[in-house]
Amino acid sequence: MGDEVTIMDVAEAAGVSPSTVSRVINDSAPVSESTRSKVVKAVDDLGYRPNKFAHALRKQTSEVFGVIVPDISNPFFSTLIRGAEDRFHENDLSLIICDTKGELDKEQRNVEMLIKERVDGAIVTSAEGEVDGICRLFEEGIPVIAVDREPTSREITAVLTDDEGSGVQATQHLMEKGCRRIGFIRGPSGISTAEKRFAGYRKSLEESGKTFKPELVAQGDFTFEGGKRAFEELVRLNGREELPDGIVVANDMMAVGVIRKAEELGIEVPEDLALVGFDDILLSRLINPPLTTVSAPTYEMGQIAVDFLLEKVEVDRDMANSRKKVLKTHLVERRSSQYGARRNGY
Amino acid sequence: MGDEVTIMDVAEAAGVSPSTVSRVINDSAPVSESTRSKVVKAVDDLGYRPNKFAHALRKQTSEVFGVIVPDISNPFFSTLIRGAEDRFHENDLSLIICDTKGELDKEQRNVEMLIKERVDGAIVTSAEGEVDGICRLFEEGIPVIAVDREPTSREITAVLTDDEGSGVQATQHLMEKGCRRIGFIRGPSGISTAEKRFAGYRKSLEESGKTFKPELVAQGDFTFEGGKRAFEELVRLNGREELPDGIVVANDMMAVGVIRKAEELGIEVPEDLALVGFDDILLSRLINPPLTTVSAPTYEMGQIAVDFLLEKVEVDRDMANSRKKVLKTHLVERRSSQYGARRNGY
DNA sequence: TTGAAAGCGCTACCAA
DNA sequence: TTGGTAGCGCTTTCAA
Repeated sequence: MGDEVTIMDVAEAAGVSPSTVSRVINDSAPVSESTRSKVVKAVDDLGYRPNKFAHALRKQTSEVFGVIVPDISNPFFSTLIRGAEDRFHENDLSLIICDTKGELDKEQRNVEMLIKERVDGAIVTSAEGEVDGICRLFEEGIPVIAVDREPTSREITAVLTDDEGSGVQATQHLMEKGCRRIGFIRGPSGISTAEKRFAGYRKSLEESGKTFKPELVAQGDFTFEGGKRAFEELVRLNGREELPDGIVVANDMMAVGVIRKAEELGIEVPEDLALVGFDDILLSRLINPPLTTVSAPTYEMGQIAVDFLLEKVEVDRDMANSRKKVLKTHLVERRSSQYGARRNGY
Repeated sequence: MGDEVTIMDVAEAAGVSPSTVSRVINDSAPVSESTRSKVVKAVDDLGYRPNKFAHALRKQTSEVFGVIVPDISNPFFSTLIRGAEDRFHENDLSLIICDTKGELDKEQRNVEMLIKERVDGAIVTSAEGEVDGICRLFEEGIPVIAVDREPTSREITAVLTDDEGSGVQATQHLMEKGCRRIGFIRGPSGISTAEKRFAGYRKSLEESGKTFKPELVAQGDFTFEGGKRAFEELVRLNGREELPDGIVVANDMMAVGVIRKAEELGIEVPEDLALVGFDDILLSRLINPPLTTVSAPTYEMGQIAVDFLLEKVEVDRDMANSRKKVLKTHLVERRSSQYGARRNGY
């Protein structure tokens, strides 16, 4: 245990100097084939494994990266993480995953931890529209990429989905299904994805010459319960008679809440009320009726974020040169949006 | 950026030696109050932050821990992770989370990565009943705790839930609800949780003098699709007339599959078929009908695993001294088990 | 109670 | 193409 095999031992066994062993291991300088094989043999024989700490101290680089998300148990983020994790591992890099639970002070603490660990870079989905965490990372000179949510107050490289386009897609889909009175349930304010999906809704309305009606809009918070409450609000605002016949809900989780609440109230989905969500989480396929939703390439987002980050780390560390990638989304049509269809007819 | 404040700089600014600064920072030896305050002031003034790499190299300890789970997007494991993460952070420790996707070779690679990172300890939920990964960690002298699933081939400290007891609870509950022909859908073989829940089912049958009928048992794999298939199998084995009137399903995910498949086949849950699952994932509350399930203190499990691990690391590193903690579960009664109840009657 | 100095294991510079 | 060696920043023994 305590008797670790060092580069010195290998050097001795191979009859060369530690520098040569280092060169072989890291392939950092030309070494003659004969010495190389001697070294390789010694490494194998002794079961040598480089000491990560010494390496890190010398190179001032940890080869560890951080990923910060608001909620690891949210399928959207766990898929994102999987994409990132796979890509990091392909590059033989490790990652530390942090869950902020959507709390700003937790995000702050996580950021400090990543700084303490001296991560070589980080991928962040801010808890709020705030960017304090990202700024701290900046200050420490740690490359950062924003993913999914776009920080407002600072120019930064980001990987996003086309949320406004998604909002348009969702709204148009309901129109095509014959809905005339289309409502919207919003996500938390200050979060770019939520705002942009709403903007897409308004844009779509405008394009088809409809007037925007504030009473068709309710505020939600991206949670199941929030979806239920927002729908109740819509019922309160419009009465049972004047209810919207279709609702674009800013994420799937809330849409599931709407389905449940509608059920409680005896309003049939999709016969009386058509629904579209965003994210395409697993649940959306399993719920009854299955939820029509706008799907983003979440796994790929994670991968691309890593690619951007590594480029920033290895090629151009200047954080001032930011770039932006906006990924296209697509609509997954399921039963919740078959407005007017009688159950057996579908 | 490059100009890092070192312990030397602090020493100079405070007019003391580096050793004294170290003693103050780590509280590792008595220092007079006057020097201490000088040092503290210098640390603040210069914004000194200890270099993690140097510390690690010197102490041969990373203060980073690893957690390996089969599926980070499975709510059960993400909750477990949250429990562990919170506890680690309380102790100012970092953690690296690894997702094996249930694949053995991925588990192997993750283990190698943790070894490379020189984690101070690890918490593992094996992908299979296998323990290769755990053994590798053993070999490297890294303390390991098993959580949720019990490795069979090796004695090791483990934090588990009372799966056999849970199986008994679930089965008895269905009996109390009036079910006479109770079936079981099994989880993947070789996984201790799956096996023990099944054992509980058999035990419960036995205790109430019922005979075990193999045709009431189908094999599943813990997935949604697997649940659907297993239920079809049960239908095939028994025919529509002789179907079980209640099924204990080895986890919630599969139980949701059963609900969906039953719906497709026009079999009403819980009117014609009562269902109980295990795990109490979020989905179980959101599905219709809401799923009765045996709930385990998952979050606490994560915390306790950390407590055990830290004890092993700090107090008694001898892995031969293993211990076991089995956590009690409780039944969460929802509509899926209200056998025979007509919908409005409940 | 404090300081001097020897490394922890590795990389990379400078010489050969 | 190779070796010697100085240090990365810290902790810890030993001596004062």
